[in-house]
Amino acid sequence: MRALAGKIDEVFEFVQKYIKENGYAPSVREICKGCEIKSTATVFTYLNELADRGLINKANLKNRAVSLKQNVTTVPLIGTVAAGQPIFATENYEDFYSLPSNFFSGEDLYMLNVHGDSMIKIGMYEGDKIVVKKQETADNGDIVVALVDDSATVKRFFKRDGKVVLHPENDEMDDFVFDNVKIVGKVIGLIRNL
Amino acid sequence: MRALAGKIDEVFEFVQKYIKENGYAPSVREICKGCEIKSTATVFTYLNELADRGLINKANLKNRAVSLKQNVTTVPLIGTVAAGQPIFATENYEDFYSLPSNFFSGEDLYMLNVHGDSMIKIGMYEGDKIVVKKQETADNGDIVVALVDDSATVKRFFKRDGKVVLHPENDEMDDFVFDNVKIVGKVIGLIRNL
DNA sequence: AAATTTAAGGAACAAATGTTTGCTTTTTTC
DNA sequence: GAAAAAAGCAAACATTTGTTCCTTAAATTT
Repeated sequence: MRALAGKIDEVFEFVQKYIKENGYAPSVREICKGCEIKSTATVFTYLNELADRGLINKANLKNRAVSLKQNVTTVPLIGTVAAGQPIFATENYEDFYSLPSNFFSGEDLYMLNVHGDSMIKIGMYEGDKIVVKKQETADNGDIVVALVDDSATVKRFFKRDGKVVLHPENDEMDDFVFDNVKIVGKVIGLIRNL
Repeated sequence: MRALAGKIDEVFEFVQKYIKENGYAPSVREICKGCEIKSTATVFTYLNELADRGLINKANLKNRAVSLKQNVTTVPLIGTVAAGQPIFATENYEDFYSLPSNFFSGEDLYMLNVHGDSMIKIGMYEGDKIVVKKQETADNGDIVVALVDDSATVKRFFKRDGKVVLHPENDEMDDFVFDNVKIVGKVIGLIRNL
């Protein structure tokens, strides 16, 4: 029997290609045909092994229940926040974007539109969208989203002399100093389209 | 019979949620349970209608062969280009990213790492990744990727007096003027993670 | 070269699942 | 309010499909 070492890899690639093309997984018998394997039992074994290796997900006793490891995370864009409403209310979800998870990882991400030019020195421009990780604390130097007067503002965060300093990255603007400020996230990325 | 107008929408949402959570589509009977519908025939009808409306894809006679309309495009990141090699050789593909297609649409996209600070005035920083649409021509003012000395460079494009001007967005740098330059793409977006 | 292990195949089984048909209930129309 | 249309249900049917068991062939070991 030809232990063509790459046979199982061929199955893996076939599954990937099939799912990409069709949006759903191939059946065991379709894999047989696609990879010229004679027995469904063989493919069945391969699929379980691929699942063991962590290359695919597979549910038992369900048809076509094979899926690839997710490489996207779906993230809501939070639009204009209605006054007095909690910022994360689903009513504020303006749209959803599927971001590459090999780029933006972690739980509880959201996106915001950039308004104004207060962070222009680090390349955040009006119309850009920023990717934010939901958290209520921050370290010195982090770019954070803070809630000031019921609206979300993006600044660099410092804690100094017991006060919170929100520092715009714009030489023409001054620091904002507060006794206390509600942090709602840390900026971890930026997306722009031209 | 309660023609709860939203019933079919409920099915649609259930399918979306199920696929997102499991990576594969629900069976007709699972939809029955999830949406409290008594008959598989009802769900069957709904699914066909959703497919007719173009909201889902559905294959006949195949199990769990329902899929959502794609909202991501897979884009290769082109890494360091080997000398003398065509830039788009698959050997240069360093990684793949799934970008949201409601953001970056079109055929033949690729990504590049940003090197240097020649475009710093428009917020392109070292380490950023740019999204590029493959094309060999450009309009005045476009940000383009051009091939100079076998390596890809990003500049603003102008055609002036029959010459091609590649303009860095950096006050400390001068324009590059060429008789002819090979354009390999137009920059349509940017992604950064901090 | 025989014995053992490993990989693949064949065939049948049982479960899961899409689909059809006819009936019932609700809604709409006249 | 009766008739017609639409929507939903129930049950059965027919595939599709995952899974198992056992056999066969190849590779490896002894």
